[in-house]
Amino acid sequence: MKYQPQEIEGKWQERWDAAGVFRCPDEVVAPKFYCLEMFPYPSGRIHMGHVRVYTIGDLLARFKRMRGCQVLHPIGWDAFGLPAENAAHRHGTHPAKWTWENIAFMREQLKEMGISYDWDREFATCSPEYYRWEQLFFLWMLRDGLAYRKRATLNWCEECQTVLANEQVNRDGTCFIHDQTPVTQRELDQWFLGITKYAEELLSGHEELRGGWPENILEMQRNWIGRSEGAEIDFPLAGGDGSITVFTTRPDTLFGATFMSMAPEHPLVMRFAGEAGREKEVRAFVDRVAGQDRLIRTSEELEKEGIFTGGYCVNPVTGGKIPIYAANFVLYEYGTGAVMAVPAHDQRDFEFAKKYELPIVVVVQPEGGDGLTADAMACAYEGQGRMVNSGPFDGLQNEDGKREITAHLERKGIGRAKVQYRLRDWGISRQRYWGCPIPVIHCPKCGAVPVPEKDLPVVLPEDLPYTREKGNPLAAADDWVRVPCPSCGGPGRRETDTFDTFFESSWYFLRYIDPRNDRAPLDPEKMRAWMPVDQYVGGVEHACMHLIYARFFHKYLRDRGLAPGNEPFRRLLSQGMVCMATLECPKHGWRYPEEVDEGGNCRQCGEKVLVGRSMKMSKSKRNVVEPSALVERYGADTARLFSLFASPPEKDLDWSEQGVEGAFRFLGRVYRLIAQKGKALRDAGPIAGEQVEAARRIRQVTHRTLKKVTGDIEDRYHFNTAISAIMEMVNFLYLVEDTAWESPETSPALREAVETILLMLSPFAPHVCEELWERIGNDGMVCGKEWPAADEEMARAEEILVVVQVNGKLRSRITADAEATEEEIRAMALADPRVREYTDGKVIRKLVVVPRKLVSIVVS
RNA sequence: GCGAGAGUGGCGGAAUGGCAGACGCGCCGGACUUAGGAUCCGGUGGGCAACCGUGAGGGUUCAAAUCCCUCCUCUCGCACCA
Repeated sequence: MKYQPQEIEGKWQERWDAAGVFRCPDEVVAPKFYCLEMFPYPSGRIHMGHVRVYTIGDLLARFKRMRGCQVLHPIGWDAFGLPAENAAHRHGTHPAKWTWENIAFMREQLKEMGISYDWDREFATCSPEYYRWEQLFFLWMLRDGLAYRKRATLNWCEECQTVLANEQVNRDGTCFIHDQTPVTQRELDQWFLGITKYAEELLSGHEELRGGWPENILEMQRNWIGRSEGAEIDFPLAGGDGSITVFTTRPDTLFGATFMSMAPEHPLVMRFAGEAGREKEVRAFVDRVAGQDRLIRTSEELEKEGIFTGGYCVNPVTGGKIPIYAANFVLYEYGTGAVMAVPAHDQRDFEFAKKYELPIVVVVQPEGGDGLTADAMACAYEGQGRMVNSGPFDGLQNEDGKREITAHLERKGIGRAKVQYRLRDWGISRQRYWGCPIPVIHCPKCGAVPVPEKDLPVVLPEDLPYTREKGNPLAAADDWVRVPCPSCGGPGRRETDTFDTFFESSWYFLRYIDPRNDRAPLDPEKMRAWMPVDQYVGGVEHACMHLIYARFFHKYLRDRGLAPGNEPFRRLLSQGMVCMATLECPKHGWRYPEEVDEGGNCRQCGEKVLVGRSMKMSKSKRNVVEPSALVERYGADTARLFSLFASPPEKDLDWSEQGVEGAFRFLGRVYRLIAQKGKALRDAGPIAGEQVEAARRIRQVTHRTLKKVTGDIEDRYHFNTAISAIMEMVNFLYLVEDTAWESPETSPALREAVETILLMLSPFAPHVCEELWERIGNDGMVCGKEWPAADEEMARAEEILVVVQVNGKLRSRITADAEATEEEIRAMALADPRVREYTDGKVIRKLVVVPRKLVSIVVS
């Protein structure tokens, strides 16, 4: 009667597979439930983070299936990307081979976990059958003006030989893959997607998501989109030709603008310097700032520095001639790359003005006084107030002043209200081989020409000799690169950049609905039937990029009539990280547990190893547990159960070997209890109408537990408390006398109890439940059974416990009939001897009766 | 600095205004046993007790881990965004 998961799990995985129980037909015949976990990058083997996220998703999928839903629960592979190339460089293998081998291995690992996927829908994004469609999307976007080409300064890693997103640059200005390589800036022609056109909708769409998405993710997205309201104002150049436009959120302070600051990268900076004969010193400054690494450049502590460019412009309302500086704190990518400087009301400008002795003019006075003077100020005043030194606008509240001045500028045609976003258009070009080719042909005569739709897909040539050299092998693949221009027929060259891999992950959830369609990317009919995703589960690390890009794609495809609704993911669960204690040797750094002896010393040097705080599992910190080893030792059911039991899904999970033992022990307890009673259970008759007291007590426990477990999973997503309720029920059954299992009076109730446990536990630990279900003589598979309904009548207690407080302190507990009236309970409480000890001879000031719960008596 | 979340036994965590510490781990004791690091049963916040206990202090309430105010600590996100 030993619980041996190794003998159980493979058998049931095969049976599920053979019966196709998790296959989801296209046609929706029951309430649909689309359950999706973020698909994995095939890095080689799954890690504990995968175990956790896929276990959570599977619990919900299995639960919803038993609740009568038709569940779509797919999986696939986010298969393009840099690590494949890096691995190829390191091991001399081809990225495609490496990727497909990893997929094969990880697929087996997921199957060993018993995750209930519809494997028929599986795909990898690196196959042309998938990526051909995103090439088509790109052509549509070109036509719709949503995709465009622009010269841009981008982060470049010499080691990767490619462009990096800002997020791929470490804080210290090094590459996120190569910690030692500094990232430099390069100017390149790049493809962009106009995501900013959807900025407002991406923000307002949060209304629809509120409640279904965690608030912190929405907050992160709000920051990311970074909406701010203000005005654009044109400052004429003092020379008389043209003007410089700035963006400001404080048009009310325009009269106080005493100089202008520009990003050092701004092309006008060197023009002004040239005209003023200041080229040398300005160039020196610009080069120095450009060479500074990101950490320094963007830290708030960095001293404000700048240099006079030699140029002047005119404050459009005061007519004053103001100098134009290049300043290290102005960002070229945001707004117009130039800002009007109002030192009295902006701290950065204030520090700058002090340093370079530029004039400070107060134009907003705090309420109740004219206290502020330029000379006496120690810092800028950024608060609200009344406008001064602002000509016709004097005396206005500055908030009104914002509107008035903006209106004034609009009338004169030299300014306009403007909403600015921090969100930038999405640069999608990567100088990489292992990605989806961008379907464009460059022609010396016609420029960048889209590949005609009929010529799609542009297949990534996988038969290239993949060399260990740096750079993009595509550029050297002459046969592939040289093609005639689709427009003029002359010699053309294929675009050798590939898409950012977020392109693939921006629509994969739609493709799962129609994964084998070879005539179109999606079938709008099926989309209507299956979208949106009812539950999406994934890590917080994708809060901004992936989730915003996916929302953007969905909105674009909606506008083209392909995707229904405004938002692709109705509910989002962002699971916490899997953490484990770290071990650190003072000499050798992070240690694996096996590198430390029993006495807590480093096996290499004998030094005492420090047990550090629990941190996210990572190979670099050597605090990882291998899922395969875990499954081999304890079985998938234990791994799953522990993942769900150790903490609620959205919180971090502290991995604990002993906790895993506990989960395993519990499953063993369930197994032994039910296997030992197998015969008695098989022989038990059906539940009869009349029941003895003992049977009623058993059924009460069953239905109470059922009610709690159902609510915990369905309404609260508190899987850990659902498990603990099942544990309590199992503990209860262990105390039931042997004779009761044999007795015809109680065995039907016990059989119901056992069946209910197996049904409730099956989404958590599906294999052992199937095995026991069969052992007690039931037909069919437990995963296909209906979730039982809790019988309220059965769950109700005849007697209830009421606690009695006197002056707020617990003094007694009384049992009362469940039907007892408030009056009766009050009388019982007052008559209780333990209560009377505290109330006798005192005056009762107040008495509160909470039905079925408590009596609170206040005496003096 | 701004924003969000969190702080409860030796540990993971329960309790969302009504018995603080469910359940699990660990620990202690017992049973079975040649043996037990298997299994089963029992105990386990502190204090001899009155009582005291949910980061600290105040408040609301018959009643506060839970609501309000002030503060501390930690985690995450954003951070010169004009």
